[in-house]
Amino acid sequence: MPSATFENLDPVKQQAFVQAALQEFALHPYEEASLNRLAKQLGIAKGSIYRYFTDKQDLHTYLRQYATQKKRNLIEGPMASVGQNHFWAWLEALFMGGLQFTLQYPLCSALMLRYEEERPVQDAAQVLEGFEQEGLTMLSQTIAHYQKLGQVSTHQDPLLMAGLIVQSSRSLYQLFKLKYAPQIKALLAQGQPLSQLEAGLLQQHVKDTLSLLKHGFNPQQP
Amino acid sequence: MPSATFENLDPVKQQAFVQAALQEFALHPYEEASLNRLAKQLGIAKGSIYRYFTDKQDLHTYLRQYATQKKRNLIEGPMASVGQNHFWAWLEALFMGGLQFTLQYPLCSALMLRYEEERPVQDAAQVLEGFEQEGLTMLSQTIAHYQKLGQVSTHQDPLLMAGLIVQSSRSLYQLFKLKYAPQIKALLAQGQPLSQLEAGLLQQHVKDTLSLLKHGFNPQQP
DNA sequence: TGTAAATGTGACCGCCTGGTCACATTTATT
DNA sequence: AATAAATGTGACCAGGCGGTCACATTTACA
Repeated sequence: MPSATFENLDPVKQQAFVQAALQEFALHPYEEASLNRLAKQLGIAKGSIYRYFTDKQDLHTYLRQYATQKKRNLIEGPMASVGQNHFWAWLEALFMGGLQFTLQYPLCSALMLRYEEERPVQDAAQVLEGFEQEGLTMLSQTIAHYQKLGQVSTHQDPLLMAGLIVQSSRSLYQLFKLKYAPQIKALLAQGQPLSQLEAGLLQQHVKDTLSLLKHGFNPQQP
Repeated sequence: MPSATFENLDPVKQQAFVQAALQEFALHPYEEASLNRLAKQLGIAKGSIYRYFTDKQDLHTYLRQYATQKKRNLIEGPMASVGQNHFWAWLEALFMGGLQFTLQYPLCSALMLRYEEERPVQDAAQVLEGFEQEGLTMLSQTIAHYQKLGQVSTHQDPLLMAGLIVQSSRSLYQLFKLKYAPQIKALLAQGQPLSQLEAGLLQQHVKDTLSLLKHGFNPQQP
């Protein structure tokens, strides 16, 4: 949906534009994100933005697709390995891919998370094409698959399980935000990747959470 | 923080005011919630709102406290029974109290959830007085308590467990919203409680989720 | 170099926001 | 009934928003 003018833009300026726009929409809810501020931040006239995109919605949609693509590149490898690995190996690869995404493209990650949270309820019905629900049913089907292989408990609804897994990944994100708020805020504001954070620590959080999902809270009988 | 004028208001009008205000702040993010719209909805002048509360923040704070009080009434019973019950009985009572709260005061519930989500990150440091973190450390301590009793696995950090539990309750809320979106939306818009929803179904969701947390996703050895 | 197309610009528009305040209206007190 | 205190009101303010468009500037082409 970006105009030809935007596509033909000097790559440096284009990248700067995308970064600043991501920042604007990642740091503020959609309605509060301001194109005036964005233009000022970039040192360009507001009219220019409207040469690139038809309106605010259009820009937001573009950024969402941009972010989705970045994420896809990082997790479609693990995703494709369904059936080749054990369920927990597969899920761990998926989570690690998600973690990589958050570290490498924190603004994209924040943008997507925000959108999932604040998307109006009314969409719920027509959201079949939406990423969240799509991912949910996909994950749910995968779980059902592994249930048949005997690798996952069959006592529960796969959809319920999928929901819990998705929420767990958010729980991880929240934990990171809480634990590393100062560093994250500083890096985010500069649009830098979070790679400087201790990746090993975060990976351990992921493993612990998955272990919790796997074995539950009950004391394990030895 | 409401003025004496508001306290002395005709209880009927006062209740109508609180309901409409809850609706405004529950249905829109803080910045988008409009006092103009609220005044119009109530059929009063905007100036009147400023006779009751000093400003928008003040009103929002009052509503949050109002909602918190309602919730406290419903869950402080179960909360107090720590140590008397088994961990899972205690947790189920807590979740059921939360469910009751959501059914009985859906607007209050939505308001609180919204606030927890959109509270700016910078608060994280000074949030000791905040409800979320307070609840999190409290829950974490309770888990540690039950770990010593041998009722909960000691393989994981209590704080991580607490985070997962809190997130699970949100996962439930999301599930309800997704599954019963049309009914909920209709009832919410009228400010009615959601008691008309099939409570048994929802309680089963709660139990299933708790069972998942308890036993994990692994196939259970018989 | 001259012309035309593409790109950049910022003043301007209508609209909405939170907040104010001089004034009308109602209520309580003497 | 007369006075005073409390309460209700809505025009008005400054500021920000998304969006527009006639015009200036740059680029591309002949």
